[in-house]
Amino acid sequence: MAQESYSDTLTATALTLKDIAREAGVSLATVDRVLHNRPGVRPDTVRRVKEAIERNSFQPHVAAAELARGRARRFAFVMPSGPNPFMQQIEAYLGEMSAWLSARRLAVEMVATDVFDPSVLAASLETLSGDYDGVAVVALDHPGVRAAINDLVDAGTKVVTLVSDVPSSRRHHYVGIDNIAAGRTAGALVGRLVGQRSGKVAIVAGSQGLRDHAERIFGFNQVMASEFPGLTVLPVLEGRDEDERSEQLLARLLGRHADIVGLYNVGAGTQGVAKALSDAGRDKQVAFVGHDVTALTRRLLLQGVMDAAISQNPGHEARAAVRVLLALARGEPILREQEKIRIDIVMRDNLP
Amino acid sequence: MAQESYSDTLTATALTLKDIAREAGVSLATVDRVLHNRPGVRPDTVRRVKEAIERNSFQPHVAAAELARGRARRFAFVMPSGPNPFMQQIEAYLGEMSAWLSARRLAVEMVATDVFDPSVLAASLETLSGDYDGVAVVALDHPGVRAAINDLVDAGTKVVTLVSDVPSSRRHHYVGIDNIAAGRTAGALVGRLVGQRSGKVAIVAGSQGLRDHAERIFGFNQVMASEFPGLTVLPVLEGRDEDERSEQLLARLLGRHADIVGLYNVGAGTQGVAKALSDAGRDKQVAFVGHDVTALTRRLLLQGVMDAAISQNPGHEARAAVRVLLALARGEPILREQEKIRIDIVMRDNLP
DNA sequence: CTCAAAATGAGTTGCGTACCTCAAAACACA
DNA sequence: TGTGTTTTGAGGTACGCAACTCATTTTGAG
Repeated sequence: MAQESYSDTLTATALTLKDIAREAGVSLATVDRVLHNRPGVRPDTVRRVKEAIERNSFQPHVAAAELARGRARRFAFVMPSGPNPFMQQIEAYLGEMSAWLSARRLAVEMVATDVFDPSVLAASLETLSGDYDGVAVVALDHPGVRAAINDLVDAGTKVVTLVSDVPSSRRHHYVGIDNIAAGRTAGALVGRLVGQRSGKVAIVAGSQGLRDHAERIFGFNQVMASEFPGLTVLPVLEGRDEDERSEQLLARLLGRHADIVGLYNVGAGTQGVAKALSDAGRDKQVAFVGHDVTALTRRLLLQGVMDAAISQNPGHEARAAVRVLLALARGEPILREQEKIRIDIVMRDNLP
Repeated sequence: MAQESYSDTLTATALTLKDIAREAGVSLATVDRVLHNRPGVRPDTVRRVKEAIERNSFQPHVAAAELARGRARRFAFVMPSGPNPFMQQIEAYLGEMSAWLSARRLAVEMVATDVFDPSVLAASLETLSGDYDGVAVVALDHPGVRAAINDLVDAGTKVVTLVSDVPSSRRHHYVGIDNIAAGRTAGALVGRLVGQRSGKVAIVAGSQGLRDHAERIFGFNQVMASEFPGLTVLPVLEGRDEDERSEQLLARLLGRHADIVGLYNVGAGTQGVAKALSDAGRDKQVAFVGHDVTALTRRLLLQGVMDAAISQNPGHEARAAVRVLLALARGEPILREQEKIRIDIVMRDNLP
């Protein structure tokens, strides 16, 4: 029976600190000093130890390290205080992890605050200093917030931004999507779903002042301009993520333009947008693309009112934030590929 | 400065086995016996201990448990021996995890074998028995294979099927996508991308004997029949996942039918399919949907030859398989939501 | 060369669990 | 009642590392 199978192992043999000490010709105490950046070691010795670690690609045994350090780790999630379904989902997914968390002696705390007021958010962040090993924050890009983040980082706290980034800060990691690419994806979808037809395309956003919305619109327009010359993009409607306002604005627009063939809803207010479209009896003719999979968008997709939703998986974001904070705290490498949040295109048949 | 923030902790306090022993009014040794299903404990005592564990929602400290058990865990990945790009990607992603693996003292070994020959595959699986704590296998659904899997499970090895499932076996978990849903998604995409036009749709598959291909075709036809009555699906071309054969078959079909507006490539052989389409000068008129993001499909998407790829993230599959095996081996709960493989729709603008 | 400062070695303790041994207690049955 | 069996307790050791103390050696400045 020809088996013809090769086998190939993917891991190094398990060395311990003792082996490294012997390799480097020093004592365990010195290796420990080097490993934890403790003072009192000659630069030359540091080098020798680090070389020995490199040479053997030594990895400290996570379990042993975790057990030895004793105290549990504390992470804080700083989230918007309003009733935001997306944020509630993130919180729910963190709840589902509770067994996973406690088996690792991790404590995750939710801190709700007004993330849209820079000074309040900054103050919230300041109060966390020292108490936590890591902080995940849905941040506004503002100088005060940036400073607060940098202070946390300087105090040794690991910081990841969640959903909305503050690239100018020294945060360790960003867990969220590339919003320009998300907008481009939406544009490509609307354009393709419209098909041969030419006509106008409407955009409903919360506000162009929000970084993520602005970026999405930018990406959307980019694709429209370069690839779908037959489509004209109408000025952005600012619905402030509210259902009523979005509905009114869109209803008026639909009334004025009989040749609207595409619609991009950048933020929330989806209920209102869908209502305006249905009430006008145009939900079947207009290619409608929005964001996020919620109970509402799920229903709209199934009904055929909405054609596609651009989604960032909230469960993935919650877990990625925790994993990244943990890896940072432990000094482990981050699996970039794993922690990257993808832009999901969700249509009726691949609804999760 | 109104802070208005509440805080809410998500983890229980950390109890140890000693606490459980005191709670249950027994010794540490007895708790240990119960926890590991060792014999010699009265049913009544077992109940008391388990109640104490439940009552306090006790979670064994993963790190301590891992450290105490000493020996490392070994997992085997049984994969097709041919030069399959998808499988190579899985292998590559496992390689990227090597630091993560060795920090946890996990050894992952690749076993290449002819997974398309049931007896060879079954024999391969049999040889693994006893040597591994867990096995991930790209399996063929066949009685012999099923039996081999069940034997492994009976021997205490944790088994997950990868990419292709054997639902009739007693494998602990399946890491992969729902192929019927994938086919439905492809159908919806082709239908939507074709737009108003009516005409014919071609399908190129490896073989209808492969379970995943058959399921995809089934889902595809389902959607076509119910939702796109204007489109006629032509008989499936069986390209055996080979470029040349696929090209020839498709070229002939294109020659015979001038009104082909959609194309679904179910498996590999993508190179040939694309060539036939381009050579006929019809790549812009035909809505072309295929599977998997590889160097080739990436290029075709960017060129506009291919319109969308249905993808199952190989990196995610590799990591999910490892995590699931690890959780099973440790007796930890599996984060279903995390390990579920989603059906990704990849178009030019959300290429990962 | 002397002496203090810096660098290093040697050792201890404890983290929470797994796994083991041996003795003692509780029990079942005749 | 005694005997044999089952159940339970008590305790130890080990896992690899963090974090610490204290003694000893090396170094460099004067």
